[in-house]
Amino acid sequence: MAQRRELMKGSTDSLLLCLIGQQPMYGYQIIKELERRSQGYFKFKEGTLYPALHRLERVGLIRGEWQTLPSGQQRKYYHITNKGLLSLVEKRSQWQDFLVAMNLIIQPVPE
Amino acid sequence: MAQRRELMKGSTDSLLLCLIGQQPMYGYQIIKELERRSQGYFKFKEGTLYPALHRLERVGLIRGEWQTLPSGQQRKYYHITNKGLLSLVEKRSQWQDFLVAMNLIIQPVPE
DNA sequence: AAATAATACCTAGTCTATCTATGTATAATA
DNA sequence: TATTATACATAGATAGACTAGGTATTATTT
Repeated sequence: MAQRRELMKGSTDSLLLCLIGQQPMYGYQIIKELERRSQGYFKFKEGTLYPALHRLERVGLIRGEWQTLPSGQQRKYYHITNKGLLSLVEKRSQWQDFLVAMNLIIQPVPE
Repeated sequence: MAQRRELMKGSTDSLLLCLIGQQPMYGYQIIKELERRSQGYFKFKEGTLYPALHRLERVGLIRGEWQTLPSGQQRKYYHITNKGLLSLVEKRSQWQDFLVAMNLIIQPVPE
């Protein structure tokens, strides 16, 4: 059933935009940071993250830029775009609406 | 992107178990009741609901029983099973965990 | 009386996001 | 030297929500 996997759908984009919206980040860092901030709950797989980043870039919500470290190592830093910032605001709002609706059903308040 | 659609994944089973756990219900009634209780947020499509009910029945979380009204109308009432009740408790807990994790990212508390 | 809407169930096929598994390459550690 | 961690990528499998279609009865509207 893998409920965790399913619950993630629809929240992934919000999570990524949220992080990248605070500061430019690269893929591997995002995986680690999501796990750290969620106290171990979110453990994104690479097969989930990278396609998601490409998808967000394709629709113009983020923009990737390769950077070369002094060591020669390559990293692709993603920045949020203006369109991405607007989308983030909307997604936060959508998340709130969903949360409220869920709680009306899952934790019904006695009339 | 249809975020609402995606957010639903993983929560659908919990919502259905929650309703059926309170009293036996039939499919059409569940659609209306979910919409009513969520103040219009959840508008389940039949193509979502019926396969979901069949799935839950197949794994033994609910059990369907045809009933004939005095008018001759047929309805299939679903009852929750003991296994379903246990699953509901677990799903509620999983929803809480997910909620907490999401809020740690979406609404970060300043250190 | 006829047409429409609401009730009530069902499913085949489409879409899409996540995951598995795999690949490449470098740096750090055991 | 071998393994782990870092860092990116993708092809194919899986599975759930939706579209669009179907059947049938009852209630309402025209």
